[in-house]
Amino acid sequence: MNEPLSPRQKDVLELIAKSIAERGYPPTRPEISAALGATSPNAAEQHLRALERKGYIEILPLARGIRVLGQKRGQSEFPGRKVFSGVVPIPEIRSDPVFARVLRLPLIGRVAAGQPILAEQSIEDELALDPQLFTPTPDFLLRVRGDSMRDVGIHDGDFVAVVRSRDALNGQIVVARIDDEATVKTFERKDGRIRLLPANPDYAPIDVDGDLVIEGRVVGVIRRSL
Amino acid sequence: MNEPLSPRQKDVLELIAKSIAERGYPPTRPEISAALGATSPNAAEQHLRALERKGYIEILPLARGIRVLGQKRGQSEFPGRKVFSGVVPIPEIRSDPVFARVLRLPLIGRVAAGQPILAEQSIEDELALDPQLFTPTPDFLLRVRGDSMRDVGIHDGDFVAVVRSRDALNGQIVVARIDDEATVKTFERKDGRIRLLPANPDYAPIDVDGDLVIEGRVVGVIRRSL
DNA sequence: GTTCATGCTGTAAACATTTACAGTATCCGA
DNA sequence: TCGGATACTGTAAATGTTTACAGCATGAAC
Repeated sequence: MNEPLSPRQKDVLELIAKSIAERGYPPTRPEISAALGATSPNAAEQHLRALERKGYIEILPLARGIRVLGQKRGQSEFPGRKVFSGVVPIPEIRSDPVFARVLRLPLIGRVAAGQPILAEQSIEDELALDPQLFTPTPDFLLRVRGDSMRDVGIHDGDFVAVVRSRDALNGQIVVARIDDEATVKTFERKDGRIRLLPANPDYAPIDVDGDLVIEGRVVGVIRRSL
Repeated sequence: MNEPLSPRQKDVLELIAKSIAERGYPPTRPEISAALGATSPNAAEQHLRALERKGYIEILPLARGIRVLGQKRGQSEFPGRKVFSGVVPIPEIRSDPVFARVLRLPLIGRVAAGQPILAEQSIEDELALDPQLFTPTPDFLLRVRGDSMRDVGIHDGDFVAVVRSRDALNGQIVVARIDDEATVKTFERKDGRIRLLPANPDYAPIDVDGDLVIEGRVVGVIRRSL
């Protein structure tokens, strides 16, 4: 479960998502501060740091380098159009032409033992996807085996879109490698101990003792042939 | 028709598209120049101006404010379905891995009352997808509202890929229109009577008396922001 | 043979943007 | 009562980035 946000932090997160959705790029610190009614760019900076610490965004050392990370199902703050609470809209917003670009992602079927997950022989296919579809931009697709994540809507045979990452925050759904098997589970670290939680009462949580490699975070699901 | 590009300009355009696809944001002038082997940021600036003059990109007065423009219009064989080849209709670029042959599908948010489902005002966005991803090729995407199909892994906020069709077979998941509301349910016809079945014990089956319009069959699901 | 688009170098001003530092104040839980 | 999170002001350095100016060279078009 992601850490809860203060109302103000929620405003900022929505502001960022709105800017990206409507203008195509994230706001600057001064823009955020102005929209909040604050005058110091630092007001925004502090909020951004808090949002990053809580796992909601990623800050890149760039102009407008803010990336909104995926939300846990059911507590998503900003899908589509939402009324913004008392926040002054960003000036100069306009709807923009379609950003036509395509990402080609490798589809990983079965992970080859002793090989990196993106090893040549694991790549089953390559699929074109809209880079805007998932945030952040995934690095590969993985075919899910088994129903251990059934209750969050990830079923046997589904493709999950994965961003490569060696670490994760509590509550994020990760692709992990245990004994050369790729598995999709919810990540949980408590008291320095890592557990991988299924989303299906028929499966038991996995207590990790040592040999865990996190391959990435799940940022989306695709199901074909329904 | 778009003006032709010089080979060098094509390089720059690909460079920009690649940066956006792989990193999520456009390059700066110095970055472009460096990638070209040039040393002056002005080398890039000139190319950008040329690309904008020819209608391939839009330059925004911002850091990294480059937007690659899509093709203006294409005649579509099916209403709503548009096949494009990357950003620009240039054969050389088409072969670049960044630019795959893609399907552009309209994303329907909320269905407008009294309007066909693909009415202009219902289209919230347009997404690029691999034409091979779903079979048969879908005609549009619909944002699902509610959890009535939870147990087959279709959740609130998911996108379903839909093939237009006025009919369906028993057990197929359809998009139906009842009282100007689009709903996703499992189709069942028994003794000439049509029922729409939810996949969630909290919801009741709908017995259809007459006013049913089937808009299409669900052939896939996409979930973002997990 | 002049004009135009291409394709650069090189420099620097102007501006945008991030980031650090030094404060202030409130609220909340241990 | 302490520490920590929240929520700011205010200033300024450092850096990132765009944009203007002043050139030079080439080849194609007219």
